[in-house]
Amino acid sequence: MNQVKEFHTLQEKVTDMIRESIFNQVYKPGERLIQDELASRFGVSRMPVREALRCLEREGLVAFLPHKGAQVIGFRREDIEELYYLRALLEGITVQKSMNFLTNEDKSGLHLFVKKMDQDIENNDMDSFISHNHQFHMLLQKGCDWKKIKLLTKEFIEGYPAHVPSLIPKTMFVSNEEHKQMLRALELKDPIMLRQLVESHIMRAGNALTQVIE
Amino acid sequence: MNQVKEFHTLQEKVTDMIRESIFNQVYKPGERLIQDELASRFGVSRMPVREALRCLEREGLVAFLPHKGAQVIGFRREDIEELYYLRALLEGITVQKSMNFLTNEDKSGLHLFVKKMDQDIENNDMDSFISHNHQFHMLLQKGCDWKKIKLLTKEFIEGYPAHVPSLIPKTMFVSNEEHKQMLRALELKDPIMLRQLVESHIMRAGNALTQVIE
DNA sequence: CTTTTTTGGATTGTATCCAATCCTTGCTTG
DNA sequence: CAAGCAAGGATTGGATACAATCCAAAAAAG
Repeated sequence: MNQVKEFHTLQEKVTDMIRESIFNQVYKPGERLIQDELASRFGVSRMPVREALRCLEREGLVAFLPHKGAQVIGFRREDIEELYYLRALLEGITVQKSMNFLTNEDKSGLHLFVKKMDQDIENNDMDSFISHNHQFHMLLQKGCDWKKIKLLTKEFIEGYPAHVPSLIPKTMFVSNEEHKQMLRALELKDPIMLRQLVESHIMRAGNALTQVIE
Repeated sequence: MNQVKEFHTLQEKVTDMIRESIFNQVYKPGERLIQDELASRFGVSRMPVREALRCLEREGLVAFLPHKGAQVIGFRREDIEELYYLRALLEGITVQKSMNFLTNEDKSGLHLFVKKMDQDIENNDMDSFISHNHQFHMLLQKGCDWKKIKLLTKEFIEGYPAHVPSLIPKTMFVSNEEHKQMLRALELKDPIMLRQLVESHIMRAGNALTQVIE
């Protein structure tokens, strides 16, 4: 089903594992990440761990203090609000620019992902839904030729909030109905409408999340 | 004059030196960065070099390919357009949110920087102008409590385009006049006006740059 | 008893060494 | 002569070893 992730270097694998550990609250915000501990936990030396931490620093998940190492960044309520606002803004722009350059193949791919997400909802398979949701959003912005903004939205899509475990089934359903509206905007060839749909889609998800967080 | 930069780790020093080398076209876009070469050039081992390259990857200056190392990223004309558009958008939002939380001390600091830039123009001291310009823009968004967006705009402000050597004296003058308008918006306590000024300020700079680049 | 100093352990930062990978060049073979 | 294959060098990725730094707790001084 989900293709097994293929890593080219150990460092990428370690990056993924640490990221997952942070998402799963194994390491809590504010906690110091001891390189030796991580290294022995994952059965590698400290070197790939260090580079992995640098990558996570770039993703905004940890912070480096000189001679004190890496610390897990904490997320407050307003941080979530900020992230979703920014994501809505940037992803909106991206899909608007992307739309007219999507091939028929891309479009059928989008339909396919929506269908798969419907199945995920039936099976109540959250992990699969999250994965398909990512792929849907990534594909939707494929046609945009601006590199930096795509990198940023990718960061947002794959970043922290998407993994919090409070994405209840109801949210999944609403979410996918909105995806279907986007497909309609796609057929109507209306980039402005698509942009607005994406923006409100993300803002709604953000608001739902902040409400659950309390 | 310019306070000497204080580095806590070798890696930070190396990061700075490589970044400078890229800005000064010692390493040109597309060129591969050989770790051994960099290490011996700067008189350190490969280890801090590797971490430095990771930091530069985060800044978007180089790209890593597995088992092929780091490559200098090239900038096309439309990349510059994208960067300035995004910077205008994000920095506009940031200063709008920041304005009402600036202290009197901050404000006098802003006036001071504008004065210093006037002097820089007289002395035709481009490097000093660039530095003061950075400090002005950073201070102007100090009051904003959104972390991620501030990190992004900081990246944009200190990133590639600001260092291209084509910032002609005339541009410096226009630029600082616009800074003075921003100070006026500050006195009028008009965040919307400030935001629009910042947006058009950055877009103008971007357009000037792309025109010179041909 | 409080404050300062020192000292040792824990942890990060850097160097050196070894292994894995890739790319080029030259050889072999059809 | 061309195409494919193999071997070697170049370069990156990872492991181990050592040095620098920080922090806290214990010892010494007031």
